[in-house]
Amino acid sequence: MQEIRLTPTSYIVLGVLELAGESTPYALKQLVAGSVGYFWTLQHAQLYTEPERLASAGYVSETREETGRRRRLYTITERGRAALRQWRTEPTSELAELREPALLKLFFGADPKRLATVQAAANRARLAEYEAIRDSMPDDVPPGPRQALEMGIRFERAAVEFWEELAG
Amino acid sequence: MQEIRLTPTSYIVLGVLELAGESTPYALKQLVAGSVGYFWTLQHAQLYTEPERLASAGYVSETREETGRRRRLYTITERGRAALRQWRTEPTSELAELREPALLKLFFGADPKRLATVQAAANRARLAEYEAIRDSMPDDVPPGPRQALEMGIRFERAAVEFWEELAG
DNA sequence: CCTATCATGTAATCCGTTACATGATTAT
DNA sequence: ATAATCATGTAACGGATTACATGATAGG
Repeated sequence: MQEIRLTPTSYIVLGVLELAGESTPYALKQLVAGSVGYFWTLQHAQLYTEPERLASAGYVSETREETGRRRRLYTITERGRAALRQWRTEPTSELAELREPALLKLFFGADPKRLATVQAAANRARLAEYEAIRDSMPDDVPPGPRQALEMGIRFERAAVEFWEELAG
Repeated sequence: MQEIRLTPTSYIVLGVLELAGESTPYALKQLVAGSVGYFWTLQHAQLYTEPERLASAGYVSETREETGRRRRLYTITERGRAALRQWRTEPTSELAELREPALLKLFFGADPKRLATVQAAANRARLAEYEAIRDSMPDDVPPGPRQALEMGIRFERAAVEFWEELAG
């Protein structure tokens, strides 16, 4: 049994596995893309390597399909659930960093108008997407994703406002 | 002469070197911490390794102090300036990701109140810090950093609002 | 003088990205 | 049938983080 460090990626995989039950990496990929992936993207390769990492330390268990392609199937273990609970319980005071490439360029002297036009458009598109998701969200979606989406919307609104002002 | 890929870290180092002129890694560290570091933090080790990387590809030049500690001194080269100009010129449509640990926890079912109380406080503190910086900013600070800070303030306001509402 | 703290650097590890590759399914 | 796309995986590389370590300087 390996010792591994749990990263945000780890918790995403654990969280999705808890919600969805036994899943293949590809299923994880789909699930992430349609939910938490909106504000925290993962490379598809990570959905193959991370479950393996987690399995090596007992946070998930791995089985293979008996027939056909013998794809890998992962399930969260009690150890995994415990880690997830623990992580969920302790609040963090860590703050987001605004790691936006456009903001870096702005900081170092890029032409604000040009930059802002493109960014305003991109952020407007993203905002529209978020609002569409919110407006067609089934009633049984739990509050967590709902609230996270709300934060995304607020952020996009602020961004659109900012860049539009800069674009003049 | 190596071929290297330029990352955001690279542009931060180049950008700071352009502004500050010949600098030691430690000076870079100080400069970054007091400016762009507010929304894009770097590990101090990167301020040692990244200039070296950049030097290996001719974007900066390295000399050593003649006396005493023989510290390394880096200067941006014409090649470095060109790369920076190029990067500044092309707008990007890349969008920020809201990679906030607290938001992940919220998404996966953490207790909103507990989380929100801590986050609201942390974001309020950061907001106050930003506003203090803005209010005491010398007149000769160029528009780039000024505007980036403004975006930071907007974002923090949205965050404070969001978490305060959640905290109830 | 002694001890914190500031300053300076290196090495190892590891996660995340990128690139490569091939098997299955669907559409034309 | 064939091309295109979806699905599934592996390997290599490299940048970022972490840990380690030592030299200078200032404060007590």
